[in-house]
Amino acid sequence: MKKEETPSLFLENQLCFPLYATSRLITKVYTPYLNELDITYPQYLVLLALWQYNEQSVTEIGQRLYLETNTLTPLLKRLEAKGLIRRTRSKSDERTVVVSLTKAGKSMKDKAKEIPQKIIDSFSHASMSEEELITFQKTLFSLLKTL
Amino acid sequence: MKKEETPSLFLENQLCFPLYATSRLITKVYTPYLNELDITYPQYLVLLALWQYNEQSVTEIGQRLYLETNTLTPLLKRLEAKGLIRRTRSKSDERTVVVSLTKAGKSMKDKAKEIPQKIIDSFSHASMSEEELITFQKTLFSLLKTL
DNA sequence: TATATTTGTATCGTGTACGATATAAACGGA
DNA sequence: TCCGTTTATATCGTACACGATACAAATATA
Repeated sequence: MKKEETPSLFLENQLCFPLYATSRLITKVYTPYLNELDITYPQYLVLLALWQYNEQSVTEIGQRLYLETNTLTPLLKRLEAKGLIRRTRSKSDERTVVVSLTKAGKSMKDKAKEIPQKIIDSFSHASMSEEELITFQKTLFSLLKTL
Repeated sequence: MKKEETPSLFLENQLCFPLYATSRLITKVYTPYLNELDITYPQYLVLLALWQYNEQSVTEIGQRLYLETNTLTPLLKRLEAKGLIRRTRSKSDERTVVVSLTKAGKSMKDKAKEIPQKIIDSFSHASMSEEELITFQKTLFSLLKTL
């Protein structure tokens, strides 16, 4: 009696599993650097959006990062509690909350700008060429657009 | 006065951000199919490991999926509550909890094996060739190994 | 064979994710 | 202008992730 096999369900044939695991492991690579700034990984992403595009609404941040407001609201409150951002109701539209950087939030950018190179360096130890990383990044962005 | 720019911190130049977002969005592609089985995405991954390798300890599952026991313990208890798995202390080593599939857990495999093709189909609508997906998957696994 | 160390799970606290729902402000006709 | 609909946030409940810690069983070592 042949043993039943279902290759389509093997872990090494999945797309979901390596994507999920890689995402979590890369987050761990960032963690020590983010700990120095006393922020989390999703908080770092929100700050990236604010450093790049300046003040914007909760929904705009959500559209850039593909996050819902029910995730962002508590996250933004924590960033506000840390003194890195301000949340103010728009005068022209009372429904909208405008998120802007405080002086502390702006100055954190100087410390943060060292991080990307540190991440790339940590990959160079890992037999992963920069070119390979860029191809990979492009595939990710094209996937993102089609999703 | 030139406006200050820091391209290294632009969202479109990050690796972390598209990886993180793609991972979450792909999870959402799976969700409707997993809802039919009344399981979550991480629960599905645990079942994949069990369908492929049969009974194994909590730590073994964690090593395959890159998850810690503090994540797995409550997740496994939920799978046990659904009647899909059993958790039994090993007789030879009382510290070890052996996880095995119940009849219901085994039979769910038949329903689940349709899922991978459904996922691939949903990508074919998205201008993403199967070949492109395979290259992407290979990069993910090589990243996983080096991390 | 006592004792120190390691190993396998589990518990706790904090911070996301996200579906479902709530709520108030803004808007769009009839 | 009144009212139904849409929009922008926020709240709630459930389920991960994960660092720190706890704890008992197993193992190593003096």
